[in-house]
Amino acid sequence: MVSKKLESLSDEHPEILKSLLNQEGFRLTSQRQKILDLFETTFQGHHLSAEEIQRHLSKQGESISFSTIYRALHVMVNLGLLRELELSEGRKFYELSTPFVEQHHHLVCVQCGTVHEFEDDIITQSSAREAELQGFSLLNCQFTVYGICSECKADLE
Amino acid sequence: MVSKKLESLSDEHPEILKSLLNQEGFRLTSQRQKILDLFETTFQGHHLSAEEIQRHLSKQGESISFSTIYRALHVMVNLGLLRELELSEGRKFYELSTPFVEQHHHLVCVQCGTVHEFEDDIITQSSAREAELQGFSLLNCQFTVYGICSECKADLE
DNA sequence: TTGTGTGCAAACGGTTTGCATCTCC
DNA sequence: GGAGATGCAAACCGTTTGCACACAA
Repeated sequence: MVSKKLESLSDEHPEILKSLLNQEGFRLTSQRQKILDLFETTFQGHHLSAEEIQRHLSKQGESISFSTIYRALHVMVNLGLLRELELSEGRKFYELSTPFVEQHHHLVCVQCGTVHEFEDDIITQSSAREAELQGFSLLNCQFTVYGICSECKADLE
Repeated sequence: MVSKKLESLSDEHPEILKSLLNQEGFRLTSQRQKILDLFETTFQGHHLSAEEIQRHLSKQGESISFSTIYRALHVMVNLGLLRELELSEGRKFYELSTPFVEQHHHLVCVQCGTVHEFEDDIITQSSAREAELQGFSLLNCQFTVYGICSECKADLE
C-alpha cells in the first residue's frame, strides 16, 4: 500500500478523498467521511484517540463502532492522510498528516498530561539527514519532549 | 518520587544501586539486581521490552514473573536509571538512561522493524530550548524517525 | 519484626479479528 | 453481482492489580 501525498484536503474534500481511496481499491463510506471530517473541521490539526473520535461522533448523533474506527484510521494512515502518534499514554493518537515543513512536535507534562505543540525545522532536517545517511526512505518522524510544566512544578512545593 | 542522577552505575554497581533504592524507601532484591545487570552487561545501551528481559533471564536459568519485571522497571524509571521508549510497536521498551549529551535516538524501518540508533546534539538542544520556552523542567525526550530501509525498498520492486 | 517485594492468577484497557450482513462500485 | 466495509461479540496481548506468602532492613 503506497501513500500518495495530498496538498490540501479541505478544499474539494469528498471527491478527492473518494478518488484517493478508489485508487487503492478502497471505498468511500459515510463512516470514513465523518471520521476524516472530525480531523478537518472540529479538531483541525489536533490529535485524537479512537475513543475521542467515537465520543465526539456520538455527540453528533453518529454511532460508529470501534472496529470501523480502527480500520478507517489504519487505511488513512496508509494513504498518508493521518499520522499515528505515540505519546506514551498507553494508547495511540492520530492527527492530520500535514506536509513535512509544517510538521509539529509535542512537549508533554508527565504530571498532568498537558500537551503543548511546537514546530522546529531543525527536527525535520535531522530526520532527513539521518534517513539519507542510512539509506532509508523517510516517511515520518516524531519528536516528543517530556518534562514538568510550570503549574505542576509549583504544586510540588 | 524524585530521581537522583547517577554518573556511572557500572563501577561500584550493587552498593550504589542499593543506597539509591534505600534512599527512596525501596529495597535491593536479587530480581532488581539481575534485571539491571541485563541492561548494563549483556545489552549495554540497548533497549529491551519486558518480554525480552524475561526471555533472556530465563536463558540464564532465572525465572522472574512479569509482575516483578514491570514493577522493577517502573521503580528504575522513577529513579532515573532507565528511560521508557515508545517505538510504536504496541509495547514499551526500556534502556539505560545515559546522560543527556550521549542520548541517542531511533530510526525505525516500518517494514521489517529494524531499529538503527543515532545521535544528534541538535535534538537535545531543541528539547531544551522548547522546554525552557514553555517553562517546563526538562526530563527526557524521544526522537523517532520512521522510514523504509534500503533492503525493504529493494524487496518492494 | 515489619513493611516492602514476589509470584500467581485474574482483571484491565486498548486494539484486532471472525463472521454474518450490508453497501459501494 | 461481487469485492470491500460494517457491527457485534469474542479474542488478543501487553500491562496492572489483589492477595497470600517471602524476605530485606
